[in-house]
Amino acid sequence: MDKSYRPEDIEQRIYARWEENGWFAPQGDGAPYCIMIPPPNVTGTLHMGHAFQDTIMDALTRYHRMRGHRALWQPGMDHAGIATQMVVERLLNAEGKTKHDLGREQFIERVWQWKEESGGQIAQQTRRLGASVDWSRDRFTMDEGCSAAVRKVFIDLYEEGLIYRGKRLVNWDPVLHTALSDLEVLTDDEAGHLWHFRYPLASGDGLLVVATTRPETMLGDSAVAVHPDDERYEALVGQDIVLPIVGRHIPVIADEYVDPEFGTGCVKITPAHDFNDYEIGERHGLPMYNILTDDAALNDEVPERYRGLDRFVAREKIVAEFQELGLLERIENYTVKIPRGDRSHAVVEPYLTDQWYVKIEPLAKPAIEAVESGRIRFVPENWSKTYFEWMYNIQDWCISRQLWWGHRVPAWYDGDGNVYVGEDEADVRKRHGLADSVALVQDNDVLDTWFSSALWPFSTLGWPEKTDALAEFYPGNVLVTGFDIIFFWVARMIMMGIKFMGDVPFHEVYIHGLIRDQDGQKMSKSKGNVLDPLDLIDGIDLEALVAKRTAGMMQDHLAPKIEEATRKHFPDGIDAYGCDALRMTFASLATTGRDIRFDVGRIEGYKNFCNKLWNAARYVLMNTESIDDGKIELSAADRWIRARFDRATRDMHRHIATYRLDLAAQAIYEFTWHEFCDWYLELSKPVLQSEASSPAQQRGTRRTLIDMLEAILRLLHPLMPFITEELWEPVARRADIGGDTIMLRPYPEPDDNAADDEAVADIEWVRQFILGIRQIRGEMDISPGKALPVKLLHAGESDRARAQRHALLLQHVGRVESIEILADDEQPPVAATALLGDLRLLVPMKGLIDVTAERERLDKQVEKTRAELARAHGKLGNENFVNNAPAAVVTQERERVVEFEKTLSQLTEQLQKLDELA
RNA sequence: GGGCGAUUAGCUCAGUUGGUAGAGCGCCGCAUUCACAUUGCGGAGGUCACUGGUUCGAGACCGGUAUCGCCCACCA
Repeated sequence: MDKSYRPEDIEQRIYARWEENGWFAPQGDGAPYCIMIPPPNVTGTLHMGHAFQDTIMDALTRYHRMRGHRALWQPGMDHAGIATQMVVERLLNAEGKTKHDLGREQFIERVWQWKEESGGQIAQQTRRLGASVDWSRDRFTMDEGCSAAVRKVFIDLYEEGLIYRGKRLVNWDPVLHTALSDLEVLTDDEAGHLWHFRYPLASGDGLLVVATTRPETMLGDSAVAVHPDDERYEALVGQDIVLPIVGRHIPVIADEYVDPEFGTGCVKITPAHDFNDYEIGERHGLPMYNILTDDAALNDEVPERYRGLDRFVAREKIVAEFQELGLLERIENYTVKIPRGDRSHAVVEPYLTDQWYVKIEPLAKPAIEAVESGRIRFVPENWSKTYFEWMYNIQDWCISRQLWWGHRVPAWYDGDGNVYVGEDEADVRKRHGLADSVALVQDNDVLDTWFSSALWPFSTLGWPEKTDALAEFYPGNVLVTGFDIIFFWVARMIMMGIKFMGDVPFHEVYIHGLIRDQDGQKMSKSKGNVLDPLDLIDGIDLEALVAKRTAGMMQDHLAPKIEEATRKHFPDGIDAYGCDALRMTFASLATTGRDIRFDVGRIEGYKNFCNKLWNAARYVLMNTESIDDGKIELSAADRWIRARFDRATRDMHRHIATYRLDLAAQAIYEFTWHEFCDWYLELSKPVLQSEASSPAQQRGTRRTLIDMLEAILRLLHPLMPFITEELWEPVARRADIGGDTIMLRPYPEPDDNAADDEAVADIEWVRQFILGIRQIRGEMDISPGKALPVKLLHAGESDRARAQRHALLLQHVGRVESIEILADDEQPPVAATALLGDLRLLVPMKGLIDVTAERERLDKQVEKTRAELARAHGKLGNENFVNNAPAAVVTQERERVVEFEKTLSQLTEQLQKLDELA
């Protein structure tokens, strides 16, 4: 074995072996356990969030697989309609072409090509993360099966009246030329203006002042509204306004929607370009003037001089014209909520179009009930509030998109505009008895990506076929995802699952936090603060990192800033930490919080942990070469570490069951390093090296070393799959354990016989003894190598027995030269002191000890003890405490007082000794 | 406007049903023939944001304040 842990030598080789052997597929005949991967966007690359999420899912999957479950982690990717189409369009643009040059069919062909390339890259990245997904079941939301599921769901919902087509206002993205769902529109505060316009009354008797943030929409006004109870305008309701520039006569109407307190209390109504105005228009039967084109330029509905102008150009022109007409009252600076498309970032316009909708309320009701009843549980529980809040106020879902890449709406139109829904044209003709002579044209729209994602928990398992996989793995056990897609995805899966499978798609939803950079900023390409998980695994030098972060920027001017920040944060680039260290880091970050700051400093500690484990294994293997089947005698230390291991095992089960991988990582780290390595391995050395220990004792220790290490590897495997596999092979051989791979060995289970109070108490005493000596050594600056004579004062019977029984350990691990037991009435020498209960450990000073330093040290302890004592006295002096606190707490407090007093008197006595000397 | 979350050591974070405030990193000191310097040993470092309350007892429970963050929402 190499002296150092080198992840690059082992990880890919091991993964290939796992995969070739088909070990990721469900094994054995245990109960099923299933997790569906949230399918990553096929044209993206895996980012830190994916790696974090994959770590969690893989840990859960491996854990359950080792516990004998038929574990399925279902892999796959999402076609990500808009995002993918944008990427490919950009590639085309770089070639100087547009998608229209290719035409729909060829363009889609082109996207498929790109999908193959990009998707393969993601699959490779997934492998590098150690993900034990069942590749044999890999799926894609646009593959034949998923597409069949989409068509079936669409047709069924349509026939049930839950999908309908309607002309109404939608969020229109004028850059992408498509409708968006409410969720795809992000509203932000932006600095803007509020323009106050004068609208003259047709009677010639004055005017009304209206305010708007979008002046150009006045061209589509069809009324001015006031509040019905607003006395100022009571007389005007029913009169007409002459709409400036347009010349149209429009009525003054009364509607409760108007807030009389805001502005002038008069609102211009543009039903075709504002969601509120649309509703008012419906209520009052107002005409709707659509004044925009698909590009958000003005159409032929407006006066000629405005036709064809971009909306923002028109805005300036309108304002100028009002100014000229003397109808501009004033301009106010104003913070405006600007709706933008989440992909294009273009300002979205409310726009009147024909779209397909899902009538959502009938689907939402049982989905709400599923969470209320506990059939689905959010972890942390708090997220159910977010879910409910959205579900209670849910709006119909616009599912059609005017794109080319995606599931084409399975609807056909005849020449008269009648719509027919079916599997394909032939199916439509059959269903509706349409002769071949009737020309049919398929709807041009595709479906929202999330429509197919919503079916993921069952479409991947073969639905609508009745497959064995479906019977076995639906519903899944847990969904692991981020809170950012609770609405987009989680809620919709629940609705569709209940609707089409008659059952929830999973029983638990584990919501993890979002990975941010070291400053808490969201990682994004434009900020240049993205970390590639593979760079943390393989390492990357500074120049390459800078180049990577500044390449392909949409906004070139940001590059220098990004370069500077990168050079500051990573002056030496990024070291290669290996996958296991990265995974341990992710696990340790998996707290209940919503934001996770990824600080590269943290991963280094876990690489060291890997190295520690590696070297512990070297030590164990070196010392178990001669293991045989002879008689075995277990020492207190052997029994102690076995008991401690059981404790760690129980912790792991508990923490994994509650999705606290941070606590699980901490527990196993603490045990492996600070109990197994720091103490047990050290305690094993004297036994193996001393002539005094019997062959049976040595066998007991060798046996324990190899047994414990083998078990620790299994305990660690779900979090650190590679190093544990690499080490397990020689360890298992040495331990004479069969099996081809650690990933299919049983996970350690709690052992009711493992508790061993006697051994634990003994070793605890040994540890305290040694810690006491070390403290004297450390604070006196005595070399750790120097063996010290120790005298024991006030040694009780058990102290004497333990000192004798564990003399070997104290000598070697504590570097104690000799132990002498003083009689109680014996005059102790001037010495440095450590206390172990009633027992006083004395290290005679004779040239070793600095008197001043020792006095300072003891003073510090006295001070601490006094403070504790005072606090305890205070409590016990309080009648209320004594009367009301549980008896056990009071007793404990009394015991502490006794303890402190004893300690104090011993310390005082020792200090007097020092004074005498001075 | 409504909802949610955060505030604990220099930094990043734990803190289980209220009962002696913890870890990692960083910092200071000692140590290198020993599985591991990717190490070992010792140490320093906290008014638990503030404020009232409940309680014998509050980092934890309740009310309020401040600061920061997120989500939802139709005030032109």
